[in-house]
Amino acid sequence: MPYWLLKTEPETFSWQDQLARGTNGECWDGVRNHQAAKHLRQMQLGDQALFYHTGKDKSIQGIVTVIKTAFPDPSDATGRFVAVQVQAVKPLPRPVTLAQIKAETTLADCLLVRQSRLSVMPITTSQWRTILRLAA
DNA sequence: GCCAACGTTGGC
DNA sequence: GCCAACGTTGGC
Repeated sequence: MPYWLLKTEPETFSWQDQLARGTNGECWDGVRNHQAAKHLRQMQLGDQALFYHTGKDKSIQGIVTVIKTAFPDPSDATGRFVAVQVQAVKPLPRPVTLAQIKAETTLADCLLVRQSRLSVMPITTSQWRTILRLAA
């Protein structure tokens, strides 16, 4: 089962907002980058993703799961980009900061570090485990 | 507030 | 098809 990481500006849509959506989940739209869109298309039902706050927080807050696979992004008039639907699974016991991730040598290859502008990215199983360990 | 990285646009 | 100019993202 593949793992992912989704970025969001907490001022726009935060982990608290995602939690408040409950089992309705949230439509993850507005992605306008082809590489990120490619990842959205690869997501399967039940895949899990880390929920990352950019900006002041710069930390992973929780875990979400894909409840609807890629469909045309309702906010995209051109019809070229896609969205998915995600639902909160649980908060991390402790948020994992970008500084922690950068300090972890085994996470040096993580796309969060390597390609800071990418907003939707895959996470390897070992990276996933490492991050959850940091959150414990 | 600055800047590096990167995507997009438009002239040639 | 190349590349300079410009806009955006996101960390510092």
